[in-house]
Amino acid sequence: MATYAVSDAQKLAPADKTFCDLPPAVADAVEQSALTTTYPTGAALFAEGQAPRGVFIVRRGRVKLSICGSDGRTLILRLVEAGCPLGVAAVVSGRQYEATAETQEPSEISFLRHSDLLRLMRLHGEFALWVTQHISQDYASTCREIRDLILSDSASEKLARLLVGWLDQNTKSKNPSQVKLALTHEEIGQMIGSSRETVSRLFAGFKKQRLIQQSGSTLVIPNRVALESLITA
Amino acid sequence: MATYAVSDAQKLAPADKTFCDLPPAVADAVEQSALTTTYPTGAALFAEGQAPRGVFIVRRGRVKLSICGSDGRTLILRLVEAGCPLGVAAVVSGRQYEATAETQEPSEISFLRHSDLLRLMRLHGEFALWVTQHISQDYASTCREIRDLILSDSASEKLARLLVGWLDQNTKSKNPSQVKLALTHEEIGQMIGSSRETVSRLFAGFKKQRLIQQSGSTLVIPNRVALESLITA
DNA sequence: GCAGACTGGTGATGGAGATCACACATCGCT
DNA sequence: AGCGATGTGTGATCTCCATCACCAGTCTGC
Repeated sequence: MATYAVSDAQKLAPADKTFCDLPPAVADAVEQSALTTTYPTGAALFAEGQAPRGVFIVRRGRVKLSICGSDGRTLILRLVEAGCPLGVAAVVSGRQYEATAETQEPSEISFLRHSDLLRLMRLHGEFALWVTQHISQDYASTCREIRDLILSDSASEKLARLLVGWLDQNTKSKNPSQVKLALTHEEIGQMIGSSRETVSRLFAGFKKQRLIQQSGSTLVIPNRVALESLITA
Repeated sequence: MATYAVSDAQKLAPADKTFCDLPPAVADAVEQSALTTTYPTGAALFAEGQAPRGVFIVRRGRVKLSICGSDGRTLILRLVEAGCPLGVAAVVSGRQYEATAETQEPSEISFLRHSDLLRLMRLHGEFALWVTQHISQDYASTCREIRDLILSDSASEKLARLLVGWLDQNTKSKNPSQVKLALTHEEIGQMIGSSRETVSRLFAGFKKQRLIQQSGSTLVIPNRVALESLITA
């Protein structure tokens, strides 16, 4: 791992629509300052509380962003897909990383040093805007997260929300009513803020009510509306 | 209310260190596009879900930022003091306002239209940076919020956290161990995600344990350490 | 002064979910 | 096979807090 692979990255990502929708000139500038590396599953990019060294941009793979309570319990903030920068808020505000980032599968990730990020932002207004928009989106998604988690207070509602959210990400896929289950019950619990056992029981309940079917690691949601009705309730 | 009062604002805020620490030239530019208004208590600046018209900058007073669950329950995200912009993330990302903003006391607030914000950001790099840093801080504080709320799961811990947080904001004041209680129990409940009655009971318990004393609307925390010990527990 | 709204105290009750404690699958490994 | 590690299903308890219900201050405007 830790392959110094800028050129590789360029070869690997020809369909990488100009590096996250940036104009080619800007994308090139970013590319030249970035250090692209391949990480194995479970690698820690940064940890909550560390001083920010720079930002990480996911090129391929998936990264788990989580925060950790004093008692050791973990809450998964979100899973970050390719194209998204990580740790921007920390670098820009100069505070410590606000969460922990860990690869969930073998991933290719570009690193951009603190100073390079700020330099590029100053140099290219487009890039600065891109960065700012991403922070804004992170903020918005965190607000939604907080709302869903605090203001539900039934675990089944939270799980239903999570599943519906997964469905929403799948609308483009060939079969939009099924989801590949890449998380353990434990991790799902950490996403909705409840214990592993409750997740188990909830899944059992959902199956009994025909809200979901499971074959292997594939979840099928036959009627989404029924699931959504749990949310308003 | 709704007094068009740019000049008033300038008179009122001479100690307003160049409009939120911005260089005077930039501050002036912002000032000229801003529309400063005085609101009474309880005025709604914007509501969750509305399309963003622009950003609001608190000049004097205090604004309550909250989100609202489907069942009508409310969670107060934070109280925003003078110097802070509101609704920036929504405007920058073009999504709807992610929360509801409501004045908590008579407040003086500048409004900057969507288009003016973006124009000023393009024009003045310093201003763009200021905006971005504020979003970053909002993001960071929201992350802390989420961590404290989800990963505590005892209401007393959450309340202790809230009180300690208040103390931290008070370090500069002449008596750093007391806090002016500007919220009702109901609102405190909405800050820590629990019911009014629980807050009542918790306060009673804290008083019995000599963790806090209350005289009128002033809370005295004789020993902060004892309160903090509730948090780790 | 009084009515009405808002706030704060406190008891009783119920229920959702955390927790503990198992059993049982898979896996991958030697 | 046999072994650990890891993920999963499910029962039995037990605790904390939401909720309902009511009363008592306090502040408002009339």
